[in-house]
Amino acid sequence: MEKGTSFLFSGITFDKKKFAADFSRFKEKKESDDLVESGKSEAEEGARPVKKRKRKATVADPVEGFNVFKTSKSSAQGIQQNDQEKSELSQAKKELNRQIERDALLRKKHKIHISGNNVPSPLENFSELSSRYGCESYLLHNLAELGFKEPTPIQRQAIPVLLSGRECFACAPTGSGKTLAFVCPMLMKLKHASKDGIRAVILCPTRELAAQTARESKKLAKGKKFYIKLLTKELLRSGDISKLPCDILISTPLRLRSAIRKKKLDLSRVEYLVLDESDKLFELGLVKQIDAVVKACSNPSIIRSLFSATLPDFVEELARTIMHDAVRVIIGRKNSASELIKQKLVFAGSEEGKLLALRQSFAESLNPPILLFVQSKERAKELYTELAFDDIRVDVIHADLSQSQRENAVDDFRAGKTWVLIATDVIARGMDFKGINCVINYDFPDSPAAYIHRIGRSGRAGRTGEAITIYTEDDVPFLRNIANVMAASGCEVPSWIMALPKLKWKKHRPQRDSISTKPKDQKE
DNA sequence: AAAAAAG
Repeated sequence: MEKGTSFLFSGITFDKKKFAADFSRFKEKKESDDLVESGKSEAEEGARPVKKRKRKATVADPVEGFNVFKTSKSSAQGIQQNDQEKSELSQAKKELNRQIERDALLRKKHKIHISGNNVPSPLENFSELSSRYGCESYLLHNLAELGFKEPTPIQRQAIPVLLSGRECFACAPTGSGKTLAFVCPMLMKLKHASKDGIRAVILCPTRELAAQTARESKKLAKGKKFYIKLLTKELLRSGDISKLPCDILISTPLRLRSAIRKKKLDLSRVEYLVLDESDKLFELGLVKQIDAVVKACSNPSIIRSLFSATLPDFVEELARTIMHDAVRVIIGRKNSASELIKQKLVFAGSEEGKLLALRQSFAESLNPPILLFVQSKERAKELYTELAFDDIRVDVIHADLSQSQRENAVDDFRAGKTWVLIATDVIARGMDFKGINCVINYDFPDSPAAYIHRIGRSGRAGRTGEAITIYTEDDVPFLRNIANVMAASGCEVPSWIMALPKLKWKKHRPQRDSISTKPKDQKE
């Protein structure tokens, strides 16, 4: 949390300095205002005097909010001067309220929960992109071509929010189309390629996810000459990349920060910054890197957005301090698993028991592709050597492998060459493998969030999936947390598990015996 | 407490 605070304060310091002039001007203006916010927030508002701040104000009185929060152009009209204007205003109020009702209905239907000032209406369909926002035909064509027929709930709400130039934090289930929800408005807002430098940045926690996001973005931009670049080692080596045309840059945080430090690129013109898997990016160790990137994106009118399937409160709190008048979009229940996944718990007494159970279940029925998660790189290697002798096409991926080995592992799994992919949490988030039939948690996940992301590799884009979580005696204290997630997404959980005492956090993860069929002489 | 993230 201390690291988080540093992020928070550095962001604020930056804002205050940068917008000192605006800040003092704005401060005078709202001397008599009813604001009860801290100085930090004032600094932010100073940066954007046209935008309103208090969320609750709109919730309580949307119509008043509408007028007050309008942009500077219309703020003069907001002042009631004569009767005619008053009646026009009441007409507008009525129409606005009707619209608000329609929006509420659509949101209810798709389990879209929002908070924030003056949130734009959700999309009824993709063609509204052109009627409401003048979307170009290439994009609509690509959407159709790629098989996107109906917008998913997160797309319905997050796309209009971002198109309205609003910042956004979004929480929607795994496999529900978050990437499209931020790439689509990004392409629309950027309009066309330019050589003015980097205009949009997408940060992802792993290289695999960054590569996937780059590929998806390119598919969506097909037919339009956007420069979409993945920040790779090769690209960094290729000399002066600051002059390379780049509309959208996709990177992992550390690599981007090191490029910034070496003055290899300039982020001062970045208009859009997306933090994908934001809760992961806000984790200790990564948050400092994010901080550096956020600071380097010094364009005052930048639009930042956060996306994830899990959004802990502390991340929201942290995010709120750096975001301006952000809209919060939650689909379904916050921090919940996809309801398309059939989740099961399997008890295996010991490490040997696990391996035995796995072999037996593979012998009974093998329904690839299967993704198998273990706790550590070491255990991934062990299990791989153990299974490599079996008659199964098995592969392994973890961060100790070379980049090309990692790429091959992903590609082979995508191509169906690998039946069972053994993995650490390196591919637990965001990775979109088409039609994974089964996710096996060979080792118990670290946290409910890790669980949600791991099993979320299956059950994507409306397909169903299966998730099996193996547990041992050592895992029992943490079983309740996972069982809660299961129960919340409609899976059956034995009552004895639900009766287990609640556990707030783990102090120690279980020390596991090494994976082996051989009699364990190394034990004790 | 591990994994990931630079070279």
